[in-house]
Amino acid sequence: MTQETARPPIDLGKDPLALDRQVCFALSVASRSVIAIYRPLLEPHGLTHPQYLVLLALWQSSPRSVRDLAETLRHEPATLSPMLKRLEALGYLTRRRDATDERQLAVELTEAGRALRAEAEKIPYRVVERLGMELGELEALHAALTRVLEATR
Amino acid sequence: MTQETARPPIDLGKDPLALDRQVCFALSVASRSVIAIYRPLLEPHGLTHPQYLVLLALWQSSPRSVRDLAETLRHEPATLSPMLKRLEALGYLTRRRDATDERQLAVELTEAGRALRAEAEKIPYRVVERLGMELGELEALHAALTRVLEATR
DNA sequence: CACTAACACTTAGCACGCTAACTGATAGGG
DNA sequence: CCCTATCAGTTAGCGTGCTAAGTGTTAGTG
Repeated sequence: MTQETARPPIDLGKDPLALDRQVCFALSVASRSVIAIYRPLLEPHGLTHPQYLVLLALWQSSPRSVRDLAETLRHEPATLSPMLKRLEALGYLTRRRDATDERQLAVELTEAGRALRAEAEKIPYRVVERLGMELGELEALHAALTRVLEATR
Repeated sequence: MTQETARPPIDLGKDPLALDRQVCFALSVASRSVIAIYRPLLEPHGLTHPQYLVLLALWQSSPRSVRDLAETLRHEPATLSPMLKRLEALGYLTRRRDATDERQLAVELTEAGRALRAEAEKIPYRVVERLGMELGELEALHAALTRVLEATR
Protein backbone atom coordinates (compact mmCIF):
# COMPACT_ATOMS: atom_id res chain seq x y z
CA MET A 1 0.00 0.00 0.00
CA THR A 2 1.77 3.12 -1.20
CA GLN A 3 1.24 6.45 0.46
CA GLU A 4 -1.15 8.62 -1.58
CA THR A 5 0.73 11.93 -1.72
CA ALA A 6 -1.09 14.93 -3.17
CA ARG A 7 1.31 16.01 -5.91
CA PRO A 8 0.78 19.44 -7.46
CA PRO A 9 0.68 19.20 -11.27
CA ILE A 10 3.84 20.35 -13.00
CA ASP A 11 3.55 23.09 -15.62
CA LEU A 12 6.51 23.40 -17.96
CA GLY A 13 4.95 26.08 -20.16
CA LYS A 14 3.85 25.88 -23.76
CA ASP A 15 7.03 24.30 -25.17
CA PRO A 16 8.47 21.76 -22.75
CA LEU A 17 10.97 20.69 -25.41
CA ALA A 18 12.52 24.12 -26.06
CA LEU A 19 16.25 23.50 -26.22
CA ASP A 20 17.32 26.63 -24.38
CA ARG A 21 15.08 25.83 -21.44
CA GLN A 22 16.44 22.31 -20.84
CA VAL A 23 18.48 21.98 -17.68
CA CYS A 24 20.07 18.83 -19.11
CA PHE A 25 21.36 20.76 -22.12
CA ALA A 26 22.70 23.64 -20.00
CA LEU A 27 24.33 21.09 -17.71
CA SER A 28 26.12 19.15 -20.41
CA VAL A 29 27.29 22.25 -22.28
CA ALA A 30 28.45 23.94 -19.07
CA SER A 31 30.28 20.79 -18.04
CA ARG A 32 32.08 20.54 -21.38
CA SER A 33 32.83 24.27 -21.42
CA VAL A 34 34.35 24.30 -17.96
CA ILE A 35 36.40 21.20 -18.71
CA ALA A 36 37.66 23.02 -21.80
CA ILE A 37 39.07 25.72 -19.51
CA TYR A 38 41.10 23.09 -17.69
CA ARG A 39 42.46 21.50 -20.87
CA PRO A 40 45.34 23.92 -21.56
CA LEU A 41 46.19 23.99 -17.85
CA LEU A 42 46.35 20.20 -17.55
CA GLU A 43 47.92 19.45 -20.92
CA PRO A 44 51.47 20.41 -19.79
CA HIS A 45 51.21 17.63 -17.20
CA GLY A 46 49.83 15.15 -19.74
CA LEU A 47 46.52 15.02 -17.86
CA THR A 48 42.89 14.94 -18.93
CA HIS A 49 40.20 16.39 -16.68
CA PRO A 50 38.87 13.00 -15.47
CA GLN A 51 42.44 12.02 -14.63
CA TYR A 52 42.86 15.29 -12.71
CA LEU A 53 39.80 14.40 -10.64
CA VAL A 54 41.37 11.04 -9.80
CA LEU A 55 44.45 12.87 -8.55
CA LEU A 56 42.29 15.22 -6.46
CA ALA A 57 40.80 12.13 -4.82
CA LEU A 58 44.22 10.61 -4.20
CA TRP A 59 45.62 13.85 -2.81
CA GLN A 60 42.96 13.59 -0.14
CA SER A 61 43.85 10.02 0.81
CA SER A 62 46.46 7.98 -0.89
CA PRO A 63 46.42 4.26 -0.87
CA ARG A 64 42.84 3.49 -1.77
CA SER A 65 40.98 0.83 -3.72
CA VAL A 66 39.37 1.14 -7.14
CA ARG A 67 35.94 0.73 -5.59
CA ASP A 68 36.61 3.50 -3.10
CA LEU A 69 37.75 5.79 -5.91
CA ALA A 70 34.75 4.82 -8.01
CA GLU A 71 32.32 5.73 -5.25
CA THR A 72 34.09 8.98 -4.49
CA LEU A 73 34.14 10.04 -8.14
CA ARG A 74 30.69 8.56 -8.96
CA HIS A 75 32.19 6.37 -11.66
CA GLU A 76 31.91 2.73 -12.64
CA PRO A 77 35.03 0.74 -11.77
CA ALA A 78 35.12 -0.17 -15.46
CA THR A 79 35.65 3.51 -16.29
CA LEU A 80 38.47 3.91 -13.79
CA SER A 81 40.37 0.76 -14.65
CA PRO A 82 41.92 1.99 -17.92
CA MET A 83 42.32 5.52 -16.55
CA LEU A 84 44.38 4.26 -13.63
CA LYS A 85 46.60 2.32 -16.02
CA ARG A 86 47.26 5.49 -17.98
CA LEU A 87 48.02 7.43 -14.79
CA GLU A 88 50.42 4.66 -13.82
CA ALA A 89 52.07 4.86 -17.24
CA LEU A 90 52.46 8.62 -16.67
CA GLY A 91 54.25 7.84 -13.42
CA TYR A 92 51.78 9.55 -11.09
CA LEU A 93 50.60 6.43 -9.25
CA THR A 94 51.24 2.74 -8.66
CA ARG A 95 48.79 -0.18 -8.82
CA ARG A 96 49.46 -3.27 -6.74
CA ARG A 97 47.32 -5.96 -5.21
CA ASP A 98 46.41 -5.56 -1.55
CA ALA A 99 48.39 -8.12 0.46
CA THR A 100 45.55 -8.89 2.88
CA ASP A 101 42.87 -9.13 0.16
CA GLU A 102 44.16 -10.07 -3.25
CA ARG A 103 40.92 -8.94 -4.89
CA GLN A 104 41.54 -5.32 -4.11
CA LEU A 105 43.98 -3.01 -5.80
CA ALA A 106 45.99 -0.50 -3.76
CA VAL A 107 46.19 2.66 -5.85
CA GLU A 108 48.90 4.87 -4.44
CA LEU A 109 50.53 8.16 -5.43
CA THR A 110 54.16 8.10 -6.45
CA GLU A 111 56.59 10.80 -5.43
CA ALA A 112 55.89 12.49 -8.78
CA GLY A 113 52.17 12.28 -8.08
CA ARG A 114 52.57 13.92 -4.69
CA ALA A 115 54.90 16.56 -6.12
CA LEU A 116 52.37 17.48 -8.78
CA ARG A 117 50.02 18.74 -6.12
CA ALA A 118 52.08 21.87 -5.52
CA GLU A 119 51.84 22.71 -9.21
CA ALA A 120 48.13 21.95 -9.29
CA GLU A 121 47.38 24.36 -6.46
CA LYS A 122 47.50 27.19 -8.99
CA ILE A 123 44.90 25.64 -11.29
CA PRO A 124 41.69 26.50 -9.40
CA TYR A 125 42.75 30.14 -9.20
CA ARG A 126 43.41 30.28 -12.91
CA VAL A 127 40.06 28.66 -13.67
CA VAL A 128 38.11 31.05 -11.45
CA GLU A 129 39.99 33.94 -13.01
CA ARG A 130 39.23 32.71 -16.52
CA LEU A 131 35.58 32.24 -15.68
CA GLY A 132 35.41 35.80 -14.40
CA MET A 133 32.47 35.03 -12.13
CA GLU A 134 32.01 36.12 -8.53
CA LEU A 135 32.96 33.54 -5.91
CA GLY A 136 29.51 33.85 -4.36
CA GLU A 137 27.95 33.02 -7.68
CA LEU A 138 30.13 29.93 -8.03
CA GLU A 139 29.27 28.84 -4.50
CA ALA A 140 25.57 29.21 -5.25
CA LEU A 141 26.03 27.13 -8.41
CA HIS A 142 27.90 24.49 -6.45
CA ALA A 143 25.08 24.36 -3.90
CA ALA A 144 22.47 23.97 -6.65
CA LEU A 145 24.47 21.18 -8.27
CA THR A 146 24.83 19.47 -4.91
CA ARG A 147 21.03 19.53 -4.61
CA VAL A 148 20.83 17.77 -7.99
CA LEU A 149 23.33 15.16 -6.84
CA GLU A 150 21.30 14.49 -3.70
CA ALA A 151 18.15 14.19 -5.82
CA THR A 152 19.76 11.68 -8.19
CA ARG A 153 21.45 9.53 -5.56
CA MET B 1 49.21 48.76 -23.71
CA THR B 2 46.86 46.69 -21.60
CA GLN B 3 44.41 48.29 -19.22
CA GLU B 4 45.63 47.99 -15.63
CA THR B 5 42.50 46.75 -13.86
CA ALA B 6 42.57 46.56 -10.08
CA ARG B 7 41.65 42.92 -9.51
CA PRO B 8 40.76 41.86 -5.97
CA PRO B 9 42.79 38.80 -4.95
CA ILE B 10 40.87 35.53 -5.00
CA ASP B 11 40.77 33.46 -1.81
CA LEU B 12 39.77 29.84 -2.25
CA GLY B 13 40.33 28.85 1.35
CA LYS B 14 42.94 26.55 2.83
CA ASP B 15 42.40 23.62 0.44
CA PRO B 16 41.73 24.86 -3.08
CA LEU B 17 41.98 21.27 -4.36
CA ALA B 18 39.30 19.75 -2.10
CA LEU B 19 37.28 17.49 -4.38
CA ASP B 20 33.88 18.28 -2.89
CA ARG B 21 34.39 21.99 -3.37
CA GLN B 22 35.24 21.83 -7.08
CA VAL B 23 32.53 23.25 -9.31
CA CYS B 24 33.98 21.26 -12.22
CA PHE B 25 33.48 18.01 -10.33
CA ALA B 26 29.93 18.87 -9.28
CA LEU B 27 29.20 19.89 -12.87
CA SER B 28 30.44 16.72 -14.48
CA VAL B 29 28.80 14.42 -11.95
CA ALA B 30 25.51 16.33 -12.11
CA SER B 31 25.59 16.22 -15.89
CA ARG B 32 26.18 12.46 -15.95
CA SER B 33 23.57 11.88 -13.24
CA VAL B 34 20.86 13.84 -15.04
CA ILE B 35 21.66 12.15 -18.34
CA ALA B 36 21.27 8.84 -16.51
CA ILE B 37 17.68 9.81 -15.69
CA TYR B 38 16.98 10.23 -19.40
CA ARG B 39 18.53 6.90 -20.38
CA PRO B 40 15.59 4.60 -19.58
CA LEU B 41 13.18 7.16 -21.08
CA LEU B 42 15.11 7.42 -24.35
CA GLU B 43 16.13 3.80 -24.69
CA PRO B 44 12.68 2.67 -25.98
CA HIS B 45 13.20 5.01 -28.93
CA GLY B 46 16.75 3.81 -29.49
CA LEU B 47 18.11 7.23 -28.59
CA THR B 48 21.07 8.46 -26.56
CA HIS B 49 20.93 11.79 -24.77
CA PRO B 50 23.15 13.65 -27.26
CA GLN B 51 20.95 12.32 -30.07
CA TYR B 52 17.88 13.53 -28.18
CA LEU B 53 19.40 17.02 -28.05
CA VAL B 54 19.88 16.92 -31.82
CA LEU B 55 16.19 16.12 -32.20
CA LEU B 56 15.26 18.99 -29.87
CA ALA B 57 17.22 21.30 -32.18
CA LEU B 58 15.54 19.88 -35.28
CA TRP B 59 12.07 20.11 -33.74
CA GLN B 60 12.67 23.83 -33.47
CA SER B 61 13.68 24.22 -37.12
CA SER B 62 13.97 21.41 -39.53
CA PRO B 63 16.12 21.54 -42.55
CA ARG B 64 19.35 22.89 -41.17
CA SER B 65 23.05 22.45 -41.84
CA VAL B 66 25.60 20.57 -39.77
CA ARG B 67 27.35 23.82 -38.91
CA ASP B 68 24.10 25.38 -37.74
CA LEU B 69 23.41 22.35 -35.56
CA ALA B 70 26.96 22.37 -34.25
CA GLU B 71 26.71 26.00 -33.17
CA THR B 72 23.31 25.50 -31.59
CA LEU B 73 24.44 22.44 -29.64
CA ARG B 74 27.96 23.79 -28.91
CA HIS B 75 29.54 20.80 -30.61
CA GLU B 76 32.27 20.28 -33.15
CA PRO B 77 30.95 19.29 -36.57
CA ALA B 78 33.20 16.24 -36.24
CA THR B 79 31.15 15.14 -33.23
CA LEU B 80 27.84 15.54 -35.02
CA SER B 81 28.81 13.87 -38.26
CA PRO B 82 28.67 10.26 -37.00
CA MET B 83 25.70 11.03 -34.72
CA LEU B 84 23.66 12.28 -37.66
CA LYS B 85 24.46 9.12 -39.60
CA ARG B 86 23.16 7.02 -36.71
CA LEU B 87 19.99 9.14 -36.48
CA GLU B 88 19.53 8.66 -40.20
CA ALA B 89 19.98 4.90 -39.79
CA LEU B 90 17.29 5.03 -37.07
CA GLY B 91 14.99 6.69 -39.59
CA TYR B 92 14.49 9.95 -37.71
CA LEU B 93 16.18 12.24 -40.26
CA THR B 94 17.60 12.49 -43.76
CA ARG B 95 20.96 13.85 -44.91
CA ARG B 96 21.28 15.30 -48.40
CA ARG B 97 23.51 17.85 -50.03
CA ASP B 98 22.11 21.35 -50.37
CA ALA B 99 21.30 21.98 -54.06
CA THR B 100 22.47 25.60 -54.01
CA ASP B 101 25.68 24.87 -52.08
CA GLU B 102 27.04 21.37 -52.46
CA ARG B 103 29.31 21.83 -49.44
CA GLN B 104 26.43 22.02 -47.01
CA LEU B 105 24.30 19.16 -45.80
CA ALA B 106 20.55 19.61 -45.36
CA VAL B 107 19.62 17.68 -42.23
CA GLU B 108 15.84 17.21 -42.17
CA LEU B 109 13.38 15.35 -39.96
CA THR B 110 11.52 12.43 -41.48
CA GLU B 111 7.85 11.78 -40.77
CA ALA B 112 8.98 9.38 -38.01
CA GLY B 113 11.22 12.09 -36.60
CA ARG B 114 8.36 14.60 -36.48
CA ALA B 115 6.00 12.00 -35.01
CA LEU B 116 8.45 11.23 -32.20
CA ARG B 117 7.97 14.73 -30.85
CA ALA B 118 4.51 13.94 -29.48
CA GLU B 119 5.99 11.02 -27.52
CA ALA B 120 8.92 13.11 -26.32
CA GLU B 121 6.66 15.79 -24.86
CA LYS B 122 6.18 13.56 -21.82
CA ILE B 123 9.90 13.20 -21.12
CA PRO B 124 10.61 16.56 -19.44
CA TYR B 125 7.72 16.01 -17.02
CA ARG B 126 9.01 12.58 -16.09
CA VAL B 127 12.51 13.92 -15.56
CA VAL B 128 11.35 16.78 -13.34
CA GLU B 129 9.20 14.35 -11.41
CA ARG B 130 12.12 11.94 -10.97
CA LEU B 131 14.40 14.76 -9.84
CA GLY B 132 11.84 15.79 -7.24
CA MET B 133 13.12 19.35 -7.13
CA GLU B 134 11.05 22.52 -7.15
CA LEU B 135 10.64 24.20 -10.52
CA GLY B 136 11.97 27.43 -9.08
CA GLU B 137 15.10 25.65 -7.96
CA LEU B 138 15.60 24.21 -11.44
CA GLU B 139 15.09 27.61 -13.02
CA ALA B 140 17.69 29.12 -10.69
CA LEU B 141 20.10 26.33 -11.62
CA HIS B 142 19.44 26.94 -15.30
CA ALA B 143 20.14 30.64 -14.84
CA ALA B 144 23.40 29.91 -13.02
CA LEU B 145 24.48 27.51 -15.78
CA THR B 146 23.61 30.11 -18.40
CA ARG B 147 25.92 32.53 -16.61
CA VAL B 148 28.70 29.95 -16.90
CA LEU B 149 28.00 29.55 -20.60
CA GLU B 150 28.18 33.30 -21.14
CA ALA B 151 31.47 33.37 -19.21
CA THR B 152 33.00 30.60 -21.31
CA ARG B 153 31.87 31.85 -24.72
C1' DC C 1 39.50 33.17 -66.13
C1' DA C 2 42.75 30.79 -63.18
C1' DC C 3 44.39 30.09 -58.57
C1' DT C 4 44.20 30.11 -54.11
C1' DA C 5 42.04 30.81 -49.69
C1' DA C 6 38.17 29.79 -47.16
C1' DC C 7 34.51 26.83 -46.15
C1' DA C 8 31.50 22.46 -45.02
C1' DC C 9 31.84 18.22 -43.91
C1' DT C 10 34.27 13.69 -43.08
C1' DT C 11 37.65 10.51 -41.22
C1' DA C 12 41.06 8.89 -37.93
C1' DG C 13 42.93 8.54 -33.42
C1' DC C 14 42.51 8.89 -28.61
C1' DA C 15 40.22 9.02 -24.01
C1' DC C 16 36.21 8.73 -21.55
C1' DG C 17 31.72 6.56 -19.73
C1' DC C 18 28.33 3.20 -19.84
C1' DT C 19 26.51 -1.90 -19.84
C1' DA C 20 27.45 -6.66 -19.94
C1' DA C 21 30.32 -10.48 -19.55
C1' DC C 22 34.43 -12.48 -17.57
C1' DT C 23 38.37 -13.82 -14.10
C1' DG C 24 40.16 -14.57 -9.83
C1' DA C 25 39.74 -14.19 -4.64
C1' DT C 26 37.20 -14.37 -0.38
C1' DA C 27 33.56 -15.48 2.82
C1' DG C 28 29.75 -17.95 4.63
C1' DG C 29 26.66 -21.99 4.99
C1' DG C 30 25.93 -26.88 4.98
C1' DC D 1 36.21 -28.44 4.95
C1' DC D 2 34.16 -27.78 0.59
C1' DC D 3 31.09 -25.26 -2.46
C1' DT D 4 28.82 -21.67 -3.87
C1' DA D 5 27.52 -16.84 -3.72
C1' DT D 6 29.56 -12.58 -3.49
C1' DC D 7 32.95 -9.40 -4.34
C1' DA D 8 36.99 -6.56 -6.84
C1' DG D 9 38.69 -5.64 -10.77
C1' DT D 10 39.23 -6.27 -15.95
C1' DT D 11 37.89 -6.59 -20.78
C1' DA D 12 34.95 -5.79 -24.78
C1' DG D 13 31.68 -3.15 -27.37
C1' DC D 14 29.41 1.02 -28.40
C1' DG D 15 28.60 5.99 -28.62
C1' DT D 16 30.25 10.32 -27.64
C1' DG D 17 33.63 14.44 -27.73
C1' DC D 18 37.88 16.34 -28.81
C1' DT D 19 42.01 17.56 -32.13
C1' DA D 20 44.15 17.12 -36.44
C1' DA D 21 44.25 15.96 -41.09
C1' DG D 22 41.86 15.05 -45.41
C1' DT D 23 38.24 15.86 -49.41
C1' DG D 24 35.46 18.38 -52.21
C1' DT D 25 33.10 23.01 -53.12
C1' DT D 26 32.73 27.84 -53.40
C1' DA D 27 34.27 32.57 -53.34
C1' DG D 28 37.42 36.11 -53.99
C1' DT D 29 41.58 38.15 -55.97
C1' DG D 30 44.95 39.19 -59.46
